[in-house]
Amino acid sequence: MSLLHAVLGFAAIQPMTGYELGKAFSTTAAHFWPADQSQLYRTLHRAEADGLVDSTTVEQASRPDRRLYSILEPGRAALATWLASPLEPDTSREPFLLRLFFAASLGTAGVIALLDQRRSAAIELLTTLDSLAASAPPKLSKKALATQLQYATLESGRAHAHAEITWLDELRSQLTNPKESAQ
Amino acid sequence: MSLLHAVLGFAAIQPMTGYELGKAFSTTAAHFWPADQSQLYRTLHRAEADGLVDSTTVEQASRPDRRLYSILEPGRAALATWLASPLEPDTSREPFLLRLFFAASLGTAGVIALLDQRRSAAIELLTTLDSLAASAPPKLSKKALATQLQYATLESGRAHAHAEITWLDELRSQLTNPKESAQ
DNA sequence: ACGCCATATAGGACTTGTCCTATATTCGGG
DNA sequence: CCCGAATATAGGACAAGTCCTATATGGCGT
Repeated sequence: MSLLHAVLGFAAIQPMTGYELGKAFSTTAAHFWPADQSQLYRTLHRAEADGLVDSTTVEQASRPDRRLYSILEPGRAALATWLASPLEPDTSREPFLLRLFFAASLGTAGVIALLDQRRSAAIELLTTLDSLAASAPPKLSKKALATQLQYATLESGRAHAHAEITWLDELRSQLTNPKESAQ
Repeated sequence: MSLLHAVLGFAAIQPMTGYELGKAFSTTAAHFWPADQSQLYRTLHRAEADGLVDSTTVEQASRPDRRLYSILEPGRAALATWLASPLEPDTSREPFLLRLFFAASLGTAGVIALLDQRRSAAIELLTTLDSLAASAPPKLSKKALATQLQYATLESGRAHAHAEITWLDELRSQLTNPKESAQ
């Protein structure tokens, strides 16, 4: 349901085409909301059918025509309603934890290898987020608050990556010298 | 795809019915892998059709019959393959971050209210995890390593909840006294 | 010269998960 | 005495997302 709201959120900043929307996602929101290209276009079609946005075709020579989507009042209203609605409880899935949960048959050494894999991935994510933050942040909006919030989502990713690494390291040392497990 | 692996993981510890599987999920894995009851049974059917498990019907007087599922060799093999496969990159969705990203139109006060809502939810999650950890942990397995890993998934949840709270508090104070935003 | 990438949109097939309902019985609370 | 919860399994309808392919052209590298 939320891809629609994201689409409305972007369109509320300025009219965009599906292609630009895809770019916007991948450069600013990919780390917390990956958007499939097909799903994006379908969502745009549906939003238009529902009267939340409308589109104008911009003809181009030697390039496929662009469809520029603009948000309509019902779209703005839907966006505002979503922003004001109570937060739904988190039900995210964590494939890594699932794997760890059942990893006992790998033995201690195997589990440690798993933790190390995960640690590398977390480090990689950290550097990705750092470079995203360092590179000229694409200014989606002129509003200072919007820019601040955009940056905050990056900070969130970094905070969680750090927490993940710390947790991994603690677990690893717990498994490496199992003295304290015997309580 | 992974619910299947979770089912195999549980069935590898001991033969279980769909109902018991549901209980096992909700008491030990719900915080990182919610399992819908319907989906569970469907997954069991499919696993049996694929020859990964088999079932025997246990007749009961005055209760619906139970179908006890046992893992077969191909199931164990599939589980082992999954455990040994390379970690796929994380592509989890974070509805809260999406919302925050587009929340500028709420104004500073509105955003702070959003952060406070989120903070309460994180605190609540923490206490839930604490009580889960405190309550006699259902021993799924006799293996010490398995118990340790089961506990570690709870620790992970706590670590991330703490990180979330810290991040929220920092963001909140940044929004409250905006001196350092003017760099 | 050839292939790949960027631009731009779109549909089909499929998987996974969610929500709701159905069925049947027993036990405990108010 | 009635209502709901626990035990136990299952199907239908639907929503959302993933992956692959199609279409069309211009530019860049090798």
